Amino acid sequence: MKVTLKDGSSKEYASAMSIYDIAMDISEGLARVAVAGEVDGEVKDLRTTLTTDCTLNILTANDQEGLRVLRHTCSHVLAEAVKVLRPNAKLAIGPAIDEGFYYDFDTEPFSREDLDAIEAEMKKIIKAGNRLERFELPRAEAIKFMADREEPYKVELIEDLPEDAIISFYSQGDAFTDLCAGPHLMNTKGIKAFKLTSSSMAYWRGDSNKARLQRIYGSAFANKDDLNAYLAHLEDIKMRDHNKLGREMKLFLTADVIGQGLPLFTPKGTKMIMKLQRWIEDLEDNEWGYVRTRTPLMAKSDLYKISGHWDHYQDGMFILNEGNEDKEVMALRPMTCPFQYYVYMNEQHSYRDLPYRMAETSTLFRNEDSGEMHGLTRVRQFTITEAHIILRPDQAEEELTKCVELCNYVMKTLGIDGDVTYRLSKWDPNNKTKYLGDDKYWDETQAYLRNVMQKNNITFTEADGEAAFYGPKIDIQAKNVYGKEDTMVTIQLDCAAAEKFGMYYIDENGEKVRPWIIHRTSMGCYERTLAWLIEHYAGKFPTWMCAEQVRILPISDKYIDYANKVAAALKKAKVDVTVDSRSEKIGYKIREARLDKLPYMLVVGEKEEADSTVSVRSRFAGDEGIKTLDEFVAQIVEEIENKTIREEIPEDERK
RNA sequence: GCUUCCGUGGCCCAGUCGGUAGGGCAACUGAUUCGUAAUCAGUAGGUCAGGGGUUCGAUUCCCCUCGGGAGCUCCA
Repeated sequence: MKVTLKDGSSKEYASAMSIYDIAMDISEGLARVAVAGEVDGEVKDLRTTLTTDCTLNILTANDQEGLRVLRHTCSHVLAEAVKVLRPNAKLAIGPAIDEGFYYDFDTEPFSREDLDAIEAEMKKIIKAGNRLERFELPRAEAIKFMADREEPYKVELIEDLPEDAIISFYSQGDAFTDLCAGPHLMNTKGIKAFKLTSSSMAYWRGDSNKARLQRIYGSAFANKDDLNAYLAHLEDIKMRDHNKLGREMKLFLTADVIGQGLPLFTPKGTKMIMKLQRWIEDLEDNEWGYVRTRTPLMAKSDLYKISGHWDHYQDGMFILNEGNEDKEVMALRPMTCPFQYYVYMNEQHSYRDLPYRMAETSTLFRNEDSGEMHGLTRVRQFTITEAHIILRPDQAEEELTKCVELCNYVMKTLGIDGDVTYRLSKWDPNNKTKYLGDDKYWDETQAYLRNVMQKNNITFTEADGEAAFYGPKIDIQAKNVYGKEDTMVTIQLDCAAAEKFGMYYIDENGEKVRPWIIHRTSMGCYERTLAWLIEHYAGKFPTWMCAEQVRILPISDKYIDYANKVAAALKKAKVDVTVDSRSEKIGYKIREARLDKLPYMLVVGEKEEADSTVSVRSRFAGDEGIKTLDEFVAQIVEEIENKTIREEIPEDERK
């Protein structure tokens, strides 16, 4: 038997060998860290015996695949521990996930104390060092096996498999056996570092009509250092969480009596948003050829009946005057589209006038379910940089490309271009009633967007069931600190709306023709964008978007007049500046300014006043020395105008 | 909307086995006039999320509502 290794080398073995023995053979001691083997691309248990020629990749806990095997085994140890402490708990499923593993149980909720007790029990099991043994049963016997053990969820899982299936199990010692295809570590002793991180509720098979289970999350690593680094990472995440940091930094707040998903922005948060808004509006209007509209925040239900929202999206709208026969039923707008269509239809358009690009900084209302709201990323009222582009079909490719370019430019300027991924969001072919249009419409429009992305060399994934009900989307997705993905920017192609609303343009033959429509955002909504900026920068924003860019710190009251003079010079240059005129020591003022994550502090005292200079201290580099006032003004004005993202020198590398 | 945990001054938290609350930071006032991450002293601030119930008495126990976290479901 010839075994080819990943590095291309190969070795002949006279008789059948287990992966474990081969691992021992190739490199003495490797088996101590080997957790599984990848045989011809398929991950196998270490004990698997190889009999024929194959390629073999020994996986260790340092490999991504190997780590999954380790974590998967850890989830089985978790299951055993729970069965020890709660013999009546019923087992559901326990897979490895991206950053760890979980296991679902039908039992009472777990408290943190319960998790600690379970961890202790797991340690005992690991220390006992039970071997994991694989065995197989025919389907009928497998069902009986789990029925005898009173594990209804396992029985259900096996019943879903074909009649002739051979079912695989793993036992770990005598005490515990679980339904599992594997692979696993050979021995529970291989788990060197793990932690149960949280518990929560989950539905059996993710179905809210089915049983409510208790899920325990945990993670496992090759060694304690990796685990500690992961736990430190979790702490760092908490520090960046926009919902915590944004409130701490006094950018926004919520009030119980105002309601869920309705954030209030403070002067500081508002100033940041206004900087983003003024930038994007100027950009669109001046450089990208948009006209701007202002349209109502509500409309009669008739409008939404034409647009299709009344039939497809009624649950998501705030409806007014419902049940009041004396008054007309209205709804707050969940989107701007039809409002701008009427602006377009206000006059006749020639084919020469297209594309007609209408932009609006638009406040929208969406009646999200109460459990969906989160910080600034899922809210009931938000303001979005929206546009609708009315165009001829022959212009679509070029215009879609322009939209992608604008979004790229915006992401890059915000400094978050590295955080995003592209997705082609398609309809759900198995649930067509949710959508307008037929197979042909969706096949064509989806192919169209796919083609545009391919031609622009964009790497993207495709997802079913993520489209708007009226058309497919190019979505630019970003993950929050917890790894949860949300749509940042969306570019949608809609070839159906024009027909419904009776929109047309006059072509070169004088005929009325239906235009196509692109719905697009350039930055997404300000609430969500601010959330991402907070998390991306951990509150240390680039200077241009900071609400307070410079704080002047007079050494004592004697220099307040000079501080005000410096402030006036900066204000004249449109820099957001304040003076800390409190009778505090300079060290105290610096400490506070640093806690406020300010980009620049200017210390002024006797020397500075005498020479018309400022002593510059920045968040980026610490002490930047003495500069003349003119010099500093020129420097910061340039930084703000160019929207420079200055790199921060780590504290310990500063002079 | 579902399950679960949670809600004590602006923030972080302590406390009450039922007898209406305390600390640190912040704020305010005074003194200090200071050279690169915390000067000293004093003052004020809480119907213990809101409502109802049990009780002689509730912030503490029970119920409902509102709000927050986690996880589902959802997401134009």
